[in-house]
Amino acid sequence: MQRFSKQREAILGNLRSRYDHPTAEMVYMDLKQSFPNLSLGTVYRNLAVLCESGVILKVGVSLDGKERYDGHIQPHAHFFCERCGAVYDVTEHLDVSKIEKELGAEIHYASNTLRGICRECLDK
Amino acid sequence: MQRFSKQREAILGNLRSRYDHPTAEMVYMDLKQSFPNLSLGTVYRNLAVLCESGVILKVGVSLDGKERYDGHIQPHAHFFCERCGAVYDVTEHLDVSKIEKELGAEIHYASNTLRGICRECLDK
DNA sequence: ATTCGTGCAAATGCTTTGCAGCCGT
DNA sequence: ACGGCTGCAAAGCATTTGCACGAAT
Repeated sequence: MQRFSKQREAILGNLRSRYDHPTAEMVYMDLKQSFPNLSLGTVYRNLAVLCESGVILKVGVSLDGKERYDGHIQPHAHFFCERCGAVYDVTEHLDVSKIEKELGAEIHYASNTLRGICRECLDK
Repeated sequence: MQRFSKQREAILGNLRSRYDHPTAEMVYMDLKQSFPNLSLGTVYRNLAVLCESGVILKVGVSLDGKERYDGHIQPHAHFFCERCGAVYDVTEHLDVSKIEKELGAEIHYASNTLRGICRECLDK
């Protein structure tokens, strides 16, 4: 049976409290303050567990080569800025049931990734 | 200036001839027959060059943790089968200009990834 | 001749894993 | 007490990179 662990709760909480789609290390750095003994391995392990349980999502590898995680699992798309590396949410998403018919497949998850230059970088 | 190289042409040709969105190693294995001395590093290097030139695309990391490449750059979505690991094309895709307005961003590339069980695996 | 591309192998770096001890139940 | 969870460090593994040689212009 899965047990309660302060670290796991904190990792989930951290992920749910932010909208910047952090890497494992970003979560680690953040929580290191409350859990000085926290180890990066534990963060990775719990992110994997949480993904399997379906309470969080991997949203893809950012331009720096690191996986990004999202604590908000409503279907939505992600925009990766090629200049500053930020990851933003996009509300648009694909019509999944239409695609299920096209493929004759069963779709469990849809992730839409866009790449370009974000507004902030364009303004500079 | 970029030069003509048999290896680069072969890699591009291989990628354009197939629709299974191969990994670098799959391309390597295939071309190893015609180029016995071909090295995996060269395949990776050329895939990177071809991506930068925009003639091929990285499609995303498959469930086995390896990057998949696509020689067909028309906008389309990809479906990853969770059971057999295959990658299929989906013709549906997002309305990019609508999203550009939503974000005030400049979109260079859109990739739509779906995950689930493909028809073939469902039939079994 | 020059400069880019290749093959080989070593290095990189994110992520995973083994293990001994700890903590929640 | 049991079994999952942690911290630590070592291992894994896809991808990248340095270097000397070969090939294209």
